[in-house]
Order: sequence, then C-alpha cells, then structure tokens
Amino acid sequence: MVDRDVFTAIGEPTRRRILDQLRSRECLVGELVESLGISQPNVSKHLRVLDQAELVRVRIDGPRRYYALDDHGLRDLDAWLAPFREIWADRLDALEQHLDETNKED
Amino acid sequence: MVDRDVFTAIGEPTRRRILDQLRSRECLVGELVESLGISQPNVSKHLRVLDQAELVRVRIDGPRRYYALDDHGLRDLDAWLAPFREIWADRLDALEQHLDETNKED
DNA sequence: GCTCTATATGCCTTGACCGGCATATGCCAA
DNA sequence: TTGGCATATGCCGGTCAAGGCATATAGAGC
Repeated sequence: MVDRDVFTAIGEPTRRRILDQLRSRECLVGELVESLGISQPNVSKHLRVLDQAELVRVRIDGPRRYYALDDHGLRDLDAWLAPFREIWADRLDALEQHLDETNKED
Repeated sequence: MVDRDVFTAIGEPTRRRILDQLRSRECLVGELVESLGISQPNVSKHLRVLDQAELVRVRIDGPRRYYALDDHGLRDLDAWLAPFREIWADRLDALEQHLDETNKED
C-alpha cells in the first residue's frame, strides 16, 4: 500500500468495472456490492485505491457515501498518453503524405 | 504470467520508462539495459510483457532485436479511455452553457 | 444510551510478480 | 564446428496485493 498511482489503480479488472459503472451515475457502496457481486469490504478497499489515485471522489450524506468519477486521475492518464498519440498522428500524416506523393506520380 | 493486458503492462514503472525511451526511436535490448541501468534478463522479461500487450514489436536483424513502439496496445488504452473523455467533454459543455446563461442574465 | 444500518479497517492466507542469478538459445564469423 | 556475442528463459527468494473474514467506526432513529 505505497504507490497508488493511476496506473496501478486501473490495473485491476474489478476497479475498472467500478469505474465503468460510475460512468452512468454516482453510486453507493452497497449498490456496487450488489451489481458487482463481490464482498462489501472488498469494494471499499478498491474504492480507497481509486480515491487515492483521484479516480473517484466521495460525497458523504449521513451514513451513506456516494462515489462518483473524479476527472483528475484519468486526465493524468490522458496526459501520459498524449505524447504517444502525437506519434500516431505523425505516422498518419506521413502515410497521407506518402499517398499524396504516390498519387502525383501516377 | 496470466493476463498480460495493456493495463497490467503499463502498471510497472520500469515498463513505462521503456515505452518512454522507445518514443524517440527503436532500440536494441542492450541499449535499454545501458540507459535504464537494469539487468539484461530483466529488460528482456519486461519487453516480453510489453510485447504480449502489443505495446512493442520486434524487428529481428541477425542476432540483434530492435524493439519499437506498436500502436495497437496504446490504442486499446485510448479506446478504453474514450467514453470517460466524453464525460469530460459533456461537463465542459455544461459548464460553458452555464456560463453563457449567466452572462445573458447579467 | 442502545440498536440498526452503512461503510471502513485489520488480520491472515494465498498467489502473482519483480529482481538477481545462472544458463540456454540463436546467430554470425573464422 | 567452434567460439563469441546478443538475447531469452528457468529457478529462487522476497515482497506486495487481492480476497475472505471478523470487527471497528459513524450516523440516524427510538
């Protein structure tokens, strides 16, 4: 329980299922327990990891806790991905250019 | 050694360093060993995981193996991320709209 | 204050994985 | 074919995380 960054957080399939579920709306812990079919302590532990990675945030309402998506974590992931995406773009540009050149030659 | 998907592959810091390094150009295993300062067997093992996740591909030249980025894996990650990105967009739209409404009221 | 509900935390076991090391494999040159 | 270089693979020990279970905490109502 040291280095809970976004990458380790989304490495776990169950946690990705939680994130997928939260896309539609915020959920109570109990709702996730029921829909995912895993134990409540387990859900709470996964939510803790997701929270530390800023992938979810909590809204406390009396004894209930509503969990919802938090943009920060996934934006971090998106930022990490960005330079790689640029490489794809460059390759596509190069491909297009190559095709253009080829057309000219015809 | 079961479920080598993109998520588990990028969960490891060393593997992310390898990917970062491969952004500039394809590399030999020995080059990665030297630049990363870790043992050769270790690099080979990480490369194997990255290969299974389609994050890198190999070009064999005699006894040498050039490793380069493979788009497929990171595109998978990008695809997983897409629906979340749409949510950000929706929220930004909603924010803009709210600001517009507020301006009108002034 | 007591109790019920909702959730979090602690302990334990098991399994996965990382790193180090030794060794195997594959390819080339002489 | 023998030797040497580049890389992969197998084994081992330590570590860490996931899941199950029991239990602690916190709020709401009586």
